[in-house]
Amino acid sequence: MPELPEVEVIRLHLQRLLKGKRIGGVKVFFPGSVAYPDIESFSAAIKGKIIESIGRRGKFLLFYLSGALRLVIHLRMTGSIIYRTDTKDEYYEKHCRLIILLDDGGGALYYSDIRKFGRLWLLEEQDDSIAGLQKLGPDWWTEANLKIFRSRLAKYEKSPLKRVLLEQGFIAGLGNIYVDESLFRSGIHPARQVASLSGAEQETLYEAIKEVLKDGIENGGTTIRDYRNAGGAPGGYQERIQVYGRKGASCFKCGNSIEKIVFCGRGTYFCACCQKI
DNA sequence: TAAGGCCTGCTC
DNA sequence: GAGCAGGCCTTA
Repeated sequence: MPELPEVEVIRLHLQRLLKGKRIGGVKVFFPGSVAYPDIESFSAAIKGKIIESIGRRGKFLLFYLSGALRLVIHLRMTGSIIYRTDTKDEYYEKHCRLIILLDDGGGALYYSDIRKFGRLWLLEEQDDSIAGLQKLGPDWWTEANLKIFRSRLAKYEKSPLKRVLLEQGFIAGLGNIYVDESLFRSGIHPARQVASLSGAEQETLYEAIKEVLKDGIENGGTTIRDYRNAGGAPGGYQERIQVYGRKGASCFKCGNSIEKIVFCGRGTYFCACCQKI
């Protein structure tokens, strides 16, 4: 499931490949993937636009287009965007929901999404309201710092850490995998109340999150099942995962077995020995 | 605040 | 063949 590191890896890749390319048109196979505007307007408006740059906020991918437009994509659980230099029929696969064709032999972007949770919006560049971007907190990778982290934590004192870290309005970008990994790395239990953290623990947690995200990006993201980068290849961070998905396996730090519980409605992996409540 | 809905494929 | 996986929005 694409979280901040996966989306950032895709962004870096696409930024290199697509900058300056012109969109020739779109083929839509599953209209439900386009959240705004209607398919006809979407198709007509995107045609002929130049891709000027590609940004990211939290888990949202942002294609800045000529004409002061912005294509916003959220991959949710199983979305992927793969760039191919040509458009052979053999590249069409079962879960392909949309193809963005690029002019002048520039290839195409294949948007696939097994579970159809992902969404695309074509918006005016400044419009943050429709896709929900205005509800995002600062981005974990590009905007957050220790001071911001501390001050925003103060607003969530009575909540358990796991819930706060998953909340995109707190600081944006973390999902279930990287939250569990960050909490393990910092030695803090997912159910700990925010108010119970000492100043030193806040700093430890902040540093752990930054390190986990850095590791995730540098290793190409995490492929548990479906994630693929913009070249269609899996990531490598799953080899470095400490707790997520390791129920019953030995903790790499202490040797006790990793536990799995459902907490805040999410599968939650932790080491009861290393992570104190 | 919690539960339901969106979805498909894989696991038990 | 039921249940689970979970990001995020909507509804109760």
